[in-house]
Amino acid sequence: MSRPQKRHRSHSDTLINTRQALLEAVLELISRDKSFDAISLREVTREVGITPGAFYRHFPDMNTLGLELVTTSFSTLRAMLITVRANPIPEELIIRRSVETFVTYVGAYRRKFQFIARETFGGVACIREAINDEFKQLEIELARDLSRIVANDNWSEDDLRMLANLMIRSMIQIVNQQLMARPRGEDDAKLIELAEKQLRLIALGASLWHSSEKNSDKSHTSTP
Amino acid sequence: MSRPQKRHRSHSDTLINTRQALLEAVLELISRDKSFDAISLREVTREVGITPGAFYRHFPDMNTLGLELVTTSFSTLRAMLITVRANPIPEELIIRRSVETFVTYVGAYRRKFQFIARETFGGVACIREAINDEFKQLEIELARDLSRIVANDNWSEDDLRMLANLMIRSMIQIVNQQLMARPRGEDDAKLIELAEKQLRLIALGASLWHSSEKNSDKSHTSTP
DNA sequence: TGTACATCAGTGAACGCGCGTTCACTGATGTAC
DNA sequence: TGTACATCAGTGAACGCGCGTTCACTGATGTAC
Repeated sequence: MSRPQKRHRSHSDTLINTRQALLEAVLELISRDKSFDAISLREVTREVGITPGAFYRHFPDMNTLGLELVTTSFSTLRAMLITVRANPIPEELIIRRSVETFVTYVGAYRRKFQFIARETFGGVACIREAINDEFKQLEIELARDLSRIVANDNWSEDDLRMLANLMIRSMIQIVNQQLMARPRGEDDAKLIELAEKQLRLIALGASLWHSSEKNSDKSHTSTP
Repeated sequence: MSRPQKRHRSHSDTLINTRQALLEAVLELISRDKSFDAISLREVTREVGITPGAFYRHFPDMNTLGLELVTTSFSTLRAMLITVRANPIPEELIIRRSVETFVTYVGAYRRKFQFIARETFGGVACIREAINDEFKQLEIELARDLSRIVANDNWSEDDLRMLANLMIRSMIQIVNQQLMARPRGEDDAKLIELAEKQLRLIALGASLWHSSEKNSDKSHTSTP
């Protein structure tokens, strides 16, 4: 994008560029209403402008390419979460700024988020499992961060994992709802307000959780 | 299943049974790791044991069949929600019973829930949109129910829709996490506990929402 | 600077296969008399 | 009860097409001397 394209290409340049183009082509086809499952190797090479056989110079098969897309898509998602958490802003604005960050990132990297959304429960087992593992990893990282924030409160490790799971899944939920809406539609504002309120409600629950709920009806034996 | 199969079949019997078998066959293929997108008409008829051409006696194309699966799958989901809300049980146990109902239904109708999970963000636009519409409908219904329950509190209609959205999406989130885990795995118990805690945290937030959060930082104009 | 050789991304033809759709047909069942 | 006819789910062959994978090849680039 930002480099001049006129000069002759070396072997390694061609390798890198075509590889990248193949990955991009799959994201493009995903965004044109296809599951990864239903995208053919020939479609991908056609999109890039090479012959089908040339595909094998870069990937042994489509699933390997898909797994690499999982990695790069989650890099973007991680970058988003880092942006959300890094800014030292007044507590009152954390939620609003977070939702704004979600919306910005989804706008900028729509196709990667679409790929994750579609393949989280998609038909290719190895990709589905890779995505699931990445989410698990994010939860662990977030739980670690949260434990620093609430260090002096009496949160158990299990409850921190529970909260991290709820926060990540809610965020994904919000991102997915934005993906389903018309791109850049006029109901963007409504969706932002909805997301803000939901996160605020969860935060409200969390702020009272440790003291009021932790030990209530813990024993399962009392039910008749 | 429950009727004897030995007697001769009338035209209409054959129609109904084969039709049903075609719908079942697609659910079966979905549960064997395929997206709807990637299931061929021939695979479906092979599964049922008829020739490809016979498919057209029952459906004009695969998408029409898929849309009917959306309808029947959501009938099951609605039945689940009715079960959750119908039982007049002590408030303290509502959440536990709800999660138990989720687990029971997912166990009994696993393939229908798998179909919904996979195609909610799947590659077939008309099916994705039909599922999205059904979810919207469920939210409207739940918001109406909630308005009766909190009639004397000061919940706005918007906030009721927001809460209904959060509750439905959280429920789906829980169901989906159960689908991703090993079927009937030993971590079922852990998942149930996780789901219970999350719903309890949301309920805690909701119980305090109307009074404490409703009018705070409502105006967006004050941010610098 | 010029020549000989190695590398390797991409070519293009070929293969056997499963695909969706069509169509004239078959044969079991239901209906009218 | 027996016969003639209508209905229609399912058959089986055929069609052109796009698929994944293979393989000997080409030709531009980089390297050694």
